[in-house]
Amino acid sequence: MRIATWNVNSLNARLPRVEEWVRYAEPDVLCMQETKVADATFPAMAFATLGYEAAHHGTGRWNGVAILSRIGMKDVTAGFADEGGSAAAEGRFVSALCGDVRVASVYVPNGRSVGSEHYQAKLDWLAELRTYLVQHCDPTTPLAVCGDFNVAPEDRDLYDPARFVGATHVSEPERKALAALEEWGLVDAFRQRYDEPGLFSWWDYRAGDFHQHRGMRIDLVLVTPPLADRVGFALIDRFARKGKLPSDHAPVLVDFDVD
DNA sequence: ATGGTAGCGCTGCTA
Repeated sequence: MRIATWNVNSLNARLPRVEEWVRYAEPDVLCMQETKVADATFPAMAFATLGYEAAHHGTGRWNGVAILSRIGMKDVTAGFADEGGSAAAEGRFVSALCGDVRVASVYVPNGRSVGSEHYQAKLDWLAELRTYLVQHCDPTTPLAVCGDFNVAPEDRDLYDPARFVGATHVSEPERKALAALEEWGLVDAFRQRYDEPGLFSWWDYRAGDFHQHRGMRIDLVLVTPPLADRVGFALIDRFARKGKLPSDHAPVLVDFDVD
């Protein structure tokens, strides 16, 4: 079973690239973030043509999360708690049962700068996600929480840790909020396969950061032990970050040796 | 070098 996650940075701008990638990567399940479309304008037919059912949760313009599945889709849930309470914060969580695996697509608030109200909202959101897991999920059953966490778990996930001192995405409270999810029962599937530094999933569009290898690994596939014990092939597809009109994120995919 | 680019949408915000 191949599960992938990709912050596409607008489906309106990215649909041809996403269709192209789905055709050659052939994920069984693809979680997307920052679709930047409303439910009513989500391009469901384009994905149906490729053989995928879809669930989307978003209001347009900002945020928006989706799940595509070609192995069935049941029991879709959209949103949790109040997602920060404001309309602009909506569209950050959707989940569905795909085959025997509960899959969630999450878009964690960016947080902007350490100490800002947006930063606190990010920490609150991550805490709410943990509460949701405690109340609705079971770490002994197959679960994959995939998405743009806007947190680099460790310094090896940064191109130059010295340049991130005091910065958002790496602060201790953010990393502890992520670690609290793992403490509940989630494992970073990509790190089951690779230990080395320098493997990034996001690069700033500006200043040639991608071509200078200045990136971070903030897009994660977090799974419960029944899946963590069955990680096969895994990859961050840097090729999808090249060429015309790329997203600023690369897709992350993980194969699990399950039916 | 405290810069730079992209998306949305029309002014400046968000990332």
